[in-house]
Amino acid sequence: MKTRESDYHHGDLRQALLQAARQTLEQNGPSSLSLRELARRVGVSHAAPYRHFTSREELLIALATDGFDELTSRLRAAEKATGTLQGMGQAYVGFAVENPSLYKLMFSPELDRRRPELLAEAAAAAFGLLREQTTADDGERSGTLAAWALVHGLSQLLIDRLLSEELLAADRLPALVTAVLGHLRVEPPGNP
Amino acid sequence: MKTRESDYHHGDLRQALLQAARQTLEQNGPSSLSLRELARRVGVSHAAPYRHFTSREELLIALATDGFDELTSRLRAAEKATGTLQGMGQAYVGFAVENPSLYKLMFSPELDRRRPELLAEAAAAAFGLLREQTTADDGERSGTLAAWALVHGLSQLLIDRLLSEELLAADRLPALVTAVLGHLRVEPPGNP
DNA sequence: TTTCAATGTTGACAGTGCCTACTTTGAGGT
DNA sequence: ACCTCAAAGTAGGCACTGTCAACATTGAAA
Repeated sequence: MKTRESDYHHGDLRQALLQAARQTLEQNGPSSLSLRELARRVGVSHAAPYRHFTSREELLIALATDGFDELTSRLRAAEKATGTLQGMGQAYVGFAVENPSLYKLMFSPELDRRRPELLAEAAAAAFGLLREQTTADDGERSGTLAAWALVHGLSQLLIDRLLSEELLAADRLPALVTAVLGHLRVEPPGNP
Repeated sequence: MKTRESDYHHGDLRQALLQAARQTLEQNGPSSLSLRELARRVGVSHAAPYRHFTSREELLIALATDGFDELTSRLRAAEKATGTLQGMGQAYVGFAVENPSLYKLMFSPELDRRRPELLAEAAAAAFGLLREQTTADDGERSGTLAAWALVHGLSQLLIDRLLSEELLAADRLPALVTAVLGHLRVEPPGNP
């Protein structure tokens, strides 16, 4: 690997900032996530981030978008591996529990207004997968909606620690998700 | 009503601040909710709020606590009026949709750490009602959990506008909630 | 009437987002 | 090999914020 003589130019500041942001996000929560702090952490001046993000909000949006992409790929993998709604639900909740602050950020009210297309698309991709898995043949979509709401709500409850703490253990999650999803009546997308 | 000669003392600054906070919260979102702005709005100096709240966070906590109390009383009313899970679900989602920013605040990650007892208690009261309505006699609680996660998740999806906008109309909500809850299998708390 | 704790005010400090003007650098065209 | 120039980084400043300490005003209790 080549070491650069002068480090005036960082090399890949954008990625370094995102990475540092993700780290401090999960460690200290979203309140302390300031551009200046990130710049300090990466060893760069306080205005440097503005060469890569036009505002703090855009940095957050980039974080959230990456999050949705990651969630999508994990859902896709679970779909390939198990092909069941339970499997995808476990993947969904697993992601949320492993990245609680990021998951919260993805649905943060600070990103509500002007939610840009990138974010919307990434989110739609993730949820579209769930939709395929649950669309019934009665033309109704409420089954999809119910499943979606269920995993989303369960994730939030777990993250917010409104359930008993033990349920957060990774080896307990699959059973929990299966049990909760078991209360759902949806026709599988099979033959009519 | 008596008008006070000098307005050095506000009268009920704490309540006025909370009220103003709630207003700006629903109007401009949570980002612009600053103590100084509130003080300005209420016509008081920038440090006056600190006589009633030791920090900005505590102001937010008070807001959230009030929110949980309100939600609880609405759930209680719905329980008395309808006695059904659907009725309570409609009340729950209705509250969330009518006070989207407040609802988000109630589950905001900024209040995660040190979530004080008051908040936890108020939240527990609200969710305890749901629990009564769904506890099956098999000793299992996953039914309660499923119902809870369902209304919570549905509320979030609606607030975040991840569903088609028309569903947000007040007259559409009851049907939507009923449809979604219809996909839930829970034994009513009746006789064995 | 006097006292005093509760409630407001002023001024200051550090931290933040973001803007403008300046500097350094590496890559591409001649 | 040189020049150029846009991309990427720096320095400084502005307006705003949360929070603290010191001071001012007040209504109500003693």
